[in-house]
Amino acid sequence: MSEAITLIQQVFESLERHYGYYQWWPCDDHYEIMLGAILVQNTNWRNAEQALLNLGKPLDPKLIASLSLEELAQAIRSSGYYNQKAKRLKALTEWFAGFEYRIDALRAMEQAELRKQLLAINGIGGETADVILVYAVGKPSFVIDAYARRIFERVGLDVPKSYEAFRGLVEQAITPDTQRYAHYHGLMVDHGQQFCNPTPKCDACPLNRLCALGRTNTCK
DNA sequence: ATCCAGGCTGAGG
DNA sequence: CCTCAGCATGGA
Repeated sequence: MSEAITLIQQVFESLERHYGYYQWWPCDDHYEIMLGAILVQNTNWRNAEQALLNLGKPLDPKLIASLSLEELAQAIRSSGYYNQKAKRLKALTEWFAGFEYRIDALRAMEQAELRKQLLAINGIGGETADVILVYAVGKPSFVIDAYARRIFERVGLDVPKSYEAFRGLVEQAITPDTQRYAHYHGLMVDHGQQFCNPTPKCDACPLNRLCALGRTNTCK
């Protein structure tokens, strides 16, 4: 068992002990989660959520398909990058139409193949694909994000540069389990927002002990 | 006013 | 393979 694997496990165990379990993604509609994954790209959830609300509830993929690019862009204005995101929502929805908007059809696919197809959609990169896999489809693919990078760098892990390498390492440390992966990504974000912003707040950080325990405490 | 948030793409080294 | 400008709003 390598040092890195052990450290990763210790971090998640600490966070889990400190914060406990809770449902993190704030909705359970599969399609809405998919759109939310795109709308929240490099944007805070408040702004993304307002965009979702503007698209109406219940969210209907056929409605999105019927809107013009301009109409869609205006509706999601609050999420930022609205011109790009409008195209991305369209691309994702067109792809989903190929499955008759049935989430079951996605669940029936092999995970690696589904992930590959998601990555082929314009506007869906590693993190967005994994969010869709875990929260919308229910496949155990670990979501890596900016907070995961910061948190692990600050406890002294030699974080792999590429998204795929980092994800591979974490998945090696944490046995694949959809509920657990969903929970752990939420912990990364929520903990990160409190303590691991660009300017860290190390006082009262539940990972203090690990940082001190870890070789290089780079939390500055 | 400046900084940043639950990234991705395409162009260029 | 890698880096990086560009994309844009709203809240602190």
